[in-house]
Amino acid sequence: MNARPTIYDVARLAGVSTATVSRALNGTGQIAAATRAAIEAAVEQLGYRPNTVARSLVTKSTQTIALLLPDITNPFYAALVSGIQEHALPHGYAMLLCTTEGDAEREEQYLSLLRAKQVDGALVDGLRLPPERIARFVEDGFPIVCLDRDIESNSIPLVQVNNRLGGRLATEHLLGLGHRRIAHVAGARELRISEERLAGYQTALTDGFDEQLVAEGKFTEEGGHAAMVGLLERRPDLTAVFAANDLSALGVLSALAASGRRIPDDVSVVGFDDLRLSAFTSPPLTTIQQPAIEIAQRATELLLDLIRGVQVQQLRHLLEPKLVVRASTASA
Amino acid sequence: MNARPTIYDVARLAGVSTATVSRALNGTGQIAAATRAAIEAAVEQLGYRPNTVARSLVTKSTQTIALLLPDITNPFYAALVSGIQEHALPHGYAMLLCTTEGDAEREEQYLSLLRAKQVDGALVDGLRLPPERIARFVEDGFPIVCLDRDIESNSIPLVQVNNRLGGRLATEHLLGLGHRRIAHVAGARELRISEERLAGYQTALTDGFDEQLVAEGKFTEEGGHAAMVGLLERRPDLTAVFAANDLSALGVLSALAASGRRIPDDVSVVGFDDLRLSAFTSPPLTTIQQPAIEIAQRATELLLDLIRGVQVQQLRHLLEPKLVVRASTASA
DNA sequence: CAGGCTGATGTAAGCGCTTACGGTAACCGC
DNA sequence: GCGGTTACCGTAAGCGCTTACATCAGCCTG
Repeated sequence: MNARPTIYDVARLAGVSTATVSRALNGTGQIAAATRAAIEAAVEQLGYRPNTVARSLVTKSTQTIALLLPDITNPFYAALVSGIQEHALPHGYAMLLCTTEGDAEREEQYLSLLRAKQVDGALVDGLRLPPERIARFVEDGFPIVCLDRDIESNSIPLVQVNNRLGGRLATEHLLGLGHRRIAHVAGARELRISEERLAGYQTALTDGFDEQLVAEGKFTEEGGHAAMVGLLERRPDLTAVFAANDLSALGVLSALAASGRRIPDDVSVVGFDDLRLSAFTSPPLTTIQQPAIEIAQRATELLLDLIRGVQVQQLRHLLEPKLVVRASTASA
Repeated sequence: MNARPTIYDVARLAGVSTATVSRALNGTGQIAAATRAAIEAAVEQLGYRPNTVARSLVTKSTQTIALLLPDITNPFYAALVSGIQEHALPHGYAMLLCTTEGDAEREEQYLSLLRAKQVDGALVDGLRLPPERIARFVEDGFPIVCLDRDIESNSIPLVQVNNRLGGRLATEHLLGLGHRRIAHVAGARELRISEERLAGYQTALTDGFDEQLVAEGKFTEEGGHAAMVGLLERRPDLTAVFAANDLSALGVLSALAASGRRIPDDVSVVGFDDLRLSAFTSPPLTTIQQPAIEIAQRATELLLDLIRGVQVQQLRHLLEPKLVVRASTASA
């Protein structure tokens, strides 16, 4: 970083004061056309680019937001990130990515670091940290909006899909096809969204449900695979399974195939998320679609509003999931 | 961000000067035990956290690196990001994520923004920007290391897998199984890695190769699917296909299944990347493994070295790909 | 006991910007 | 021709830190 030109250099070359250069560059205040031209010429000649760190120090805005999530390796999160980025960039915000690996301590360290870095706000997803600790940051003036996480707080906006409804939709689809022994490969137990999807599954099962038919898949391919293997041992007569997300559905499909079962002839499976790749599994996966783009967009807007200091009217934003029927489900 | 305590508040409360507080907090210089205790107490009482922006302004280091890549939605990139994060964090570096959508102009804007933000350095992957423009930033003192991109420059370190060898390995595996009509679903044409993998494929095909047997899959599921459909129309007698990455292999598998062909009985397919999910496709995908973790780690280390100002001895780091045989390939 | 160290701390400049405040010249209306 | 605008621009303070340099007390050495 060898001796970059500063605003002083520009001012000197253009024959004006730094204040004028600053105003010209930021479009604040009135600048005579000739002066502006001289400044622009100087900027051009020197290859000057304002140092945003110095600017941030005085304006107290870094024009960057942070995104905290457990694992970028999950394509659903990746889609979210992509959507957020697309929405934040036009507003001039850059994005700091922080992955927490589901570790509460690391979450808090990150949050603390973000404050120190004067990041303007954070989008957090799937945090393990107790709501009250998150709230502390908010009360301290640090804008946060939660994704995909039930948080009992009247200060933190939340946007997520209606997970319970999604679970119900998936199960009802299976029920409608005549299935009765429907298994559920659940998400990580500690996460609220797992509970919600499970609750939706149970709600749909009006005849009551069988403990033996649910196994924990931890939202991963491996987890889904292992859960399915266990399920097949316990209840070889099952005819359908609802996986808590598409990744674990992938594991379910592979375990089923390995056991020699055919999909959907022998067993139907439905996932949750509607990843882009879920249209390309064999067979293409019936799943519950989460409006990832809309979630990302809504959340980003809320955060930017918070940053601008505008009052957020509605705290909870529950978006609608949608059943997408493909080839992994058929009548019993 | 309501009135956070500054170093002045701490100094006043502890009854020392700001210089002493700064030294105590940064561990520079000698501080009497009693003074240190008083400072720590004051920090604790006020809930003080140093403003890193102010610090950066004077130290000229922001302790953040940037990662520029086309698309976080590709699981291979996501894995890379994850690896980089895991390696950078312990060194105290945060990560700014910038996705470029393969747009050269956006790449340059980002690079320019990163300089303005005083980011300490950047890891760039799959850039479209001409090497000489990238080199400009480097010559200007901005540390950059390239991933996965052939760049003809003697100033920019590069770490990537040996793509040509990977292509050869994949094709030779198919050849060894007795296949002769082997198709290739290539990556995006503009990218050097696509060319390399294609070259590896051609090299292995010592009998010469058939233009009709290669189609562009653009590295995506959709692209792979479409390419496969076209291939099947042109050459319905093909018995194997090498896809330039696992994502497009997914599309290949789905197109093949849709056409009623069985894998690997009728057609064998091998991918490239070895995504985590590739072990869970149906059937599990034979593929060329890229050492993503090692790439990430090596690249991060190089960048951190560059930032520290240590001379980088070796510029090109070519890592070895490895064939992983699973169930999507069988003898002809 | 003079001179020289060493350990601990303070003083103050300065990083590169923004912006409140004030000043000046031109221009307006009556 | 004078008070009041208006358009434009400069002065200088200050954002919250770090750090070169100065200071000073205590201690050692010969």
